[in-house]
Amino acid sequence: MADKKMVESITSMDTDFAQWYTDVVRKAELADYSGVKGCMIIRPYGYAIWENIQKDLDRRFKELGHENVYMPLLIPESLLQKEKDHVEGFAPECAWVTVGGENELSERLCIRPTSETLFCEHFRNVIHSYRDLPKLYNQWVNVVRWEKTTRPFLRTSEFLWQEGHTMHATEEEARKETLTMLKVYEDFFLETLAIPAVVGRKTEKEKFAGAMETYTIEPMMHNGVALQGGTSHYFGDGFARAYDITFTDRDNKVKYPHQTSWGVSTRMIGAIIMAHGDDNGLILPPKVAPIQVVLIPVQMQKPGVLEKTAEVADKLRRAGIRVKLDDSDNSPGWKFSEYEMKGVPVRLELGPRDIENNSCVLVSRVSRAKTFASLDNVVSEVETMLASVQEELVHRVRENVASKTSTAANYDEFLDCAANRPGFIKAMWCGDSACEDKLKDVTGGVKSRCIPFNEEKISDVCVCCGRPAKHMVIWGRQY
RNA sequence: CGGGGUGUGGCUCAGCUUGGUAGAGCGCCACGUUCGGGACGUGGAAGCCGAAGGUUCAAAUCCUUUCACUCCGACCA
Repeated sequence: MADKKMVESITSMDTDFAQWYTDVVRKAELADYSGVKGCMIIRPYGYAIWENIQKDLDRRFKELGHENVYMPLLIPESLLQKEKDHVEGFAPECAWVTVGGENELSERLCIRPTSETLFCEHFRNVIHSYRDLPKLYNQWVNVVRWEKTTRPFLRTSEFLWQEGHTMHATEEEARKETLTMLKVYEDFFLETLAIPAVVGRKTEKEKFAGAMETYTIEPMMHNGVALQGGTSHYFGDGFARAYDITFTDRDNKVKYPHQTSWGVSTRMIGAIIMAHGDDNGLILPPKVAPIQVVLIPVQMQKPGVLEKTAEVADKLRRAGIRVKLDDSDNSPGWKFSEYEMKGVPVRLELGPRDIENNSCVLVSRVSRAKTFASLDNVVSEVETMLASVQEELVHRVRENVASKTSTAANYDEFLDCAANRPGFIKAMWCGDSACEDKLKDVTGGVKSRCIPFNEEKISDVCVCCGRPAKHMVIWGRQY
C-alpha cells in the first residue's frame, strides 16, 4: 500500500514519459491548449510558479545593478537584417505582420523572436561616452518563434522569458558579465529550483546566432534527457559594429562597446516538472511553489476542527509561508491526492485526535512520510520540513545525474552508451564540428551539450576521429 | 517539413464494419448520509457527433475536401 500509485489518472513515467508529462501539465492545472498551435494558456497555478520565479530572479538581477526596460513587440525587417548571422539564425522561425488595419505595410514587421536588434538600435542613441557605460538592461516579455513541433512549456511558439542585454566599455568586463549571469542562473537552479545542473560553454556549432561565446546551463531530466535551461552570450563588438554603436573612451578614442545577452524562459517550468515529478504528479521546489503548505481539516464537521485549522493557517501565513486551507467538502482522501498531484511540498492534516493532543500531522511530498508536530512550534516544524524537501530534491537530482552519466573512452563505447545508457556521456573531442555531426548522425540525436568548466581528461584523442583531443564534452539527447 | 494517431456532453471513451436520428463511466448541480488515502444514495442539467460539401427517404456511421490537436523524427530557449 505504501508504494501504491495514488493517482490513477496520470500515466506512469516508465510506461510513457511523454504522456506522463502531458498528464501532469493538465492534471496539475498548469496549462491548457489554445486555439493557436503552439500557444498555450498558462493557468493560474502555472502562472503563480512563473511569478515566483520572476520575483527571485528579478531580485538577483537588480542586486547586480540591472534595470528593467520594455522594448517594442514589433521589429522592422530592415533592422533585423543588419547582423547577418543573427538574421540567418532567426529568419526561419519568425512570424511576420504584413497588414496594419486594412493596408498592406510598406515594410513587414517581425514579432520579436528575441530583442538584440531593438536593444542595439536603442543603445546607439543612448551610448556616446564611457560615462554611459555599462548599460545593464533586462526585460520580462513574451517572444514568438514559429516552432514546428511544440509541447507545453518545453517548446511553445510563444513563450515568456527574461532577456538581459548589457553593453560594456571593455571586453574583459563584458566577458565577466557573461559568466556572472551564468553563475546567477546556476545558483538560481540550485538554490531556488533545487536542480543542480551542469554548466559550460557551447561548441561553435551550438552557439547562439551572432554570438562569440555561448554559455549554457544543462539540467538533466528524470529520464536522462537534457534540457537547455538558460544561456548567456558574449557578443564581442559584432552587433555594435553592425548597428554602429560607438562611444568615446577616457583616452578620447572612439570605440565599439562589448555586448552580452542572457535569458531563461517558461521552459524552466518544464524542467521543474521533469526533474522532480513522480508517478503521483508534480513535486514543486518549496521556493517557487504557489502553495507551500496545504492544510486539510479532517472530520471538519466536528466542532472546533475548522476553527483550529484556520488558526494554524493564520499562524503559518503570518510567518511568511504560502498556505492554503482546503475546507471544500471533498473527502480528505481526495484532497490528499489532489495536492500531491499539484506538487504541494508539505501537507498538514488536522483532526479531532490531533486537537486533543495539541498536535498535527505533517507529510512531505517527497518521502510521503507522516510525522507528528506539536501545534506550539508548528511554524518551525513546517519550516524545517520545507527545507528538508528542498534538500531531498537536490539530493535526488544529484543521484539521478550521477547514475545517468557515463564515460566513453572510444568510439565503440560512445555508441554503446548512446544506445543503452540514457543520460549524459562524457567523452573527448577534437574541436571539429564534423565530428559532432557524425556522432549525432550515427547515434540518432546525441549532441554536444557543453564543454564543462571542470573538464576531465578521459583520453588523449577524439572519441570520433582519433585525432588529438582538445576538450572533454558532455553529450546527450535534448528536449 | 516527413511518419503515425485522434476528433462524439467538462474529461476518458463506446457506437461507425452492416446508415434508422446518441450512450457509458467519471466530473458538474441539488438534497441527505459520510469524512485519518480519491465515500455513498436519490434526483437533475448538459452533446445540432471538429468543419464544409456530397450520396440517400434517412448520415456520428458511406464518399470527397478541409481544419485542429497529439505522438515519434529533423530544427530551436
